[in-house]
Amino acid sequence: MATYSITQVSKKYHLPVSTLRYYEDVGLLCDVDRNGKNRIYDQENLDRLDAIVCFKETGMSIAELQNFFRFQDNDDDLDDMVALLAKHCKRVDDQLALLEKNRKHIQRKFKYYSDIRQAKQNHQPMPKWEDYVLTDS
Amino acid sequence: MATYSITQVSKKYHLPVSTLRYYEDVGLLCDVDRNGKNRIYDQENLDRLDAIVCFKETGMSIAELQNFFRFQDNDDDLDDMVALLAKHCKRVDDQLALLEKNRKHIQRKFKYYSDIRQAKQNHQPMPKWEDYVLTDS
DNA sequence: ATATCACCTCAAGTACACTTGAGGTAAAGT
DNA sequence: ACTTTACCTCAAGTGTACTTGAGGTGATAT
Repeated sequence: MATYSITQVSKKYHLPVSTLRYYEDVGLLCDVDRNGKNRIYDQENLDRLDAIVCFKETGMSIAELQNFFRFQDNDDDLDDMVALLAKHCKRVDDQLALLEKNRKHIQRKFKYYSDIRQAKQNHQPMPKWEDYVLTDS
Repeated sequence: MATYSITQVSKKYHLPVSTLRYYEDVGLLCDVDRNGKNRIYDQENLDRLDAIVCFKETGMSIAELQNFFRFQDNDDDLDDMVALLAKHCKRVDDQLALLEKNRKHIQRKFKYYSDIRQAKQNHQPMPKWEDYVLTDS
């Protein structure tokens, strides 16, 4: 099975080498094999890294990730695991709703200022903020 | 027109009083009126706070917000303003796409572990990870 | 009268997630 | 032989965004 050096993983995941070592320090990436002192990453490590990246991108903290993997590695904690995942699902849904709401406001502002610039260039009357209704695209 | 004390604004926006003062310190909320030493927030201040909250929730840093308001308060910087907003629009779109992708992965994990728990309780065969295809809901 | 409340300032402290730097090893290229 | 490259450890430092604490003021309740 394919293995990777730390530099290769760093490039594959667009994460600094220092971050990979840091994740190991705090116990997120464990069981990384060694060739002497040098780290060797296998597919299992990368799968774990995938999870770390996904969870981090959705706003999970290091501490919660530590919990998650503790639960994952321990059959007894299945309830805690499901609870944690349910909570995180909800959080992601909330994030999505919020992001979509905010997106509209930002687009509104963007269109407004674009049109101001346009109007200035063409010496036309200035647009009015009130005319910029919140739309879906 | 309606005005608000700092505590009222704090409650209305679910932001600590200290944060409101901090935003003022770093120049995001300026022109806040005073009754003696006490801050009095008017609608204009709240509009600005709305923008701050919206931008912050979409991942804009304090430094970028400072730029944004500098551009807003300065007619010359219209190009910079439009550029900043365009950039931020794109960032929000990227966030949305990423969030939707990650959402699927997290839901997949959630379903998988929920079903494991279910199966354990009912002494049924364990589900297989491969069977949990990525879906849209 | 006094005490409690709601506010104030300003400097220092905190939490989180890394990043940097000093000093070192071990193998490969010239 | 030597130097460049690719790693390593471990402690200390950094950036961001606040938060806390000490010490104080001025109006309202008892």
